[in-house]
Amino acid sequence: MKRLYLSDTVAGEISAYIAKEQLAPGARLPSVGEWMERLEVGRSTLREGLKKLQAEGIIEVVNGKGIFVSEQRTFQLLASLGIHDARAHLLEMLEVRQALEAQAILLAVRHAEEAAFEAMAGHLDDYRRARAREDFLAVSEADAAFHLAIYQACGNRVLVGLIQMMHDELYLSWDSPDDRHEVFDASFAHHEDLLEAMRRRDEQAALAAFDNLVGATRKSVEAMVS
Amino acid sequence: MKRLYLSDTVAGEISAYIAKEQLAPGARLPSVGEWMERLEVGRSTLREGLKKLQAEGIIEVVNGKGIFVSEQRTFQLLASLGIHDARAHLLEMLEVRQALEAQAILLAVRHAEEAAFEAMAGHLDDYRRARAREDFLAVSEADAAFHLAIYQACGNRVLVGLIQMMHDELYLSWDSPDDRHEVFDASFAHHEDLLEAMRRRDEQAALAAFDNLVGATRKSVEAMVS
DNA sequence: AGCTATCAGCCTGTCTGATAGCTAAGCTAG
DNA sequence: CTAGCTTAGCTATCAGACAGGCTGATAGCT
Repeated sequence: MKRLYLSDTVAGEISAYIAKEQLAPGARLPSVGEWMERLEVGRSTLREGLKKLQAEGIIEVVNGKGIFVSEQRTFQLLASLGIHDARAHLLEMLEVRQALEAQAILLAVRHAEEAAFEAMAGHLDDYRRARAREDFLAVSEADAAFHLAIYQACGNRVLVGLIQMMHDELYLSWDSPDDRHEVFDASFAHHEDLLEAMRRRDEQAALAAFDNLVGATRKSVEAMVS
Repeated sequence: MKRLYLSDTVAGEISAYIAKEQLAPGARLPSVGEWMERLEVGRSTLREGLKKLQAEGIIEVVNGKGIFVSEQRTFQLLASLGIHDARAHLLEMLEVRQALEAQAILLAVRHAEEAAFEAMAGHLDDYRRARAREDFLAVSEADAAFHLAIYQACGNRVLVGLIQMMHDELYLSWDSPDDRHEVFDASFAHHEDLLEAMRRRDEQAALAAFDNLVGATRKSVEAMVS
């Protein structure tokens, strides 16, 4: 379940403002007082949001002067883009995910224990059951859990961290096309193929199955945002 | 002139507490009230410190329950580890980079303009000249510029952002084994092969060349940290 | 004129008391 | 024994207040 804290919303709002106004590094943002009025939040809440953005390297808050867009160009790109330019963004994320997950699958095929595959099978069972009772939120969760299990099985913590980061950023539409049941069913078959190939330690088959999965996902993403 | 804000001190203090007590992920920290007494700060200040640690992925603050050490040590945490556990970390980074760069090469072969390849060739010339005058800092920079050019040519901004982030984190040893000239020369040949294959729009050859490059880098990394 | 000291206005940093909402555990009535 | 209520402890948020940094303008001195 996704708990929404106001301070996080504030951070997102300010981040979106930077993106929308296309503020250059060093540019000055409205003051704390103005943000309080604009967003109708208390001072503490607003400052917590600012602190989060500060920790992420997006802004700098200087005593006596004001709030400024940070000079350094770190991961801010992804974070500040937000929903802006969603189409290109989603497809780019998908390309990156494709690369990372293919690597994860390869590593998992080589190194994972049998127990890891059983965990994945469990998630697929959840997937099937949720699909049967048409609980699409649960389907989405089971799907995410299945993929996460792959990453964890590959034994690369950096990879897991990156994927979780991306997943948190673009929570929606991981590879769930919302209300198109037929795509769900095709997607599920690909999941089964993937798991079976991994269990057989068949690298080529696993990658092929994943390719099918990504292809289906790409189509649904393209359909969704076009 | 480094201004020290109380909230940052708070974050450092709590972070140090976690380290000193060797708290495992999921462990519970003292409550906000206790920290206020212990550190003699106000609630807002304390919460700003907590928000910073939260943004860094070190802790999680849950409404109604308390403050906990984060389960997922995300990317920042690995970075903050610094030299600790360098061997596993470097190799994991390399695996991730391998996945991302292979994807970038594929996309570049498909979409890049000829001008992009000329830019890469220019960087390789810099590489060669720097190598000739034994300026290894310049060699490293030219090498980084070459790879960055590949990412930019692929047209995926998310991918570029990720790579830059990783590069900034682990600036050292991108694929430059410092003082082993013979590895440099082998590595340079692989770079040339890669560029030529990309120019021919030959996906297979490009990936094969990159595979050789990564193999050489892996060896030098393993040698470096063993 | 040129330099300096002072001040006002805006800004962020921090503190405090109050209120609301969430969670877990204990208790009670059926 | 269990469903539902109660309560204690905790975090989330708010509104107001005060302290202190920054900057430009102004008044005063040389």
